[in-house]
Amino acid sequence: MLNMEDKIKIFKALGNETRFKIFKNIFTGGYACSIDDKQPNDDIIAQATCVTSIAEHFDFALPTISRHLKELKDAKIITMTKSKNKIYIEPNIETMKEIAECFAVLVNDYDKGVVYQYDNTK
Amino acid sequence: MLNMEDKIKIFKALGNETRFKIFKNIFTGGYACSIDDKQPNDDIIAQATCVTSIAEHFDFALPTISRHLKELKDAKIITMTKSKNKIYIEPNIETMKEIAECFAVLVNDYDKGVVYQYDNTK
DNA sequence: CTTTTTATTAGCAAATAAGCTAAATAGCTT
DNA sequence: AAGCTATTTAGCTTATTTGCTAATAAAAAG
Repeated sequence: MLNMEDKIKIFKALGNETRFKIFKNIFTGGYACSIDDKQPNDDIIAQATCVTSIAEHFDFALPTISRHLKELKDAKIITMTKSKNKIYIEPNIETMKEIAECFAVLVNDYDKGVVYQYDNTK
Repeated sequence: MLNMEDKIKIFKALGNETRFKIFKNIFTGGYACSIDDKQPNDDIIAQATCVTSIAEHFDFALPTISRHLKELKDAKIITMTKSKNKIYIEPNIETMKEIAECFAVLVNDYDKGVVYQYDNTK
């Protein structure tokens, strides 16, 4: 379960152009998104999701992309799994499900006129 | 329709602790959320949504809260409507619906194994 | 065992963000 | 018009963020 701090970290991570593009790239890029070698869709731009492969799509130095990926990982938006000398990057869909649920509840409750006691932890 | 830039602005706005709390306060606080004088729920912390009323719940100077509110407004997360010499603040539920929809689609498509062509505009 | 590949860490500079106080603006209310 | 009330703007300081290059680490390949 994501607490308020977690959510703020997620929004902060997505509130930067470079990280948002990396996020989109990872979630919609059709990469081979796993060390289990799921096959990518061939029409799509990339073949793998190690740090270097992601960085190739951006005009920034590798350490810069590495740091952005770390921030996405710290926000639990992606996972990074080391295997041999590469790091495999995958979407963390669980986090996205929780965020999706938060907004769904917000909108739903608003439409129903539900009013909450303000809670500084969620 | 929110484009990529709009979304980044929304996430940036929500990715700050003070603004996130203001956002939660406005969306879940049960204020009298309109110049039409919708009645607030009496159990709830606040009675109105002018800038000063919001600021009372935070340990920051008024201009600081004012600037945060402007950022939430610029991100289309809230609306600010001037009436006489007060500004009435309301949730912009349309924006939240769009964001909710984005995450719902992301999660849904992921579960269905849908793969997109990377699109740098959405 | 040296080189290459993959990725991170360290340290720096420039830009941006977040807070403050003081001053300005705009509309009431006497 | 003088003085409130509500809000924003301006200008400043400090902290954080975002980029870079150089150096380091760890595993793979020759």
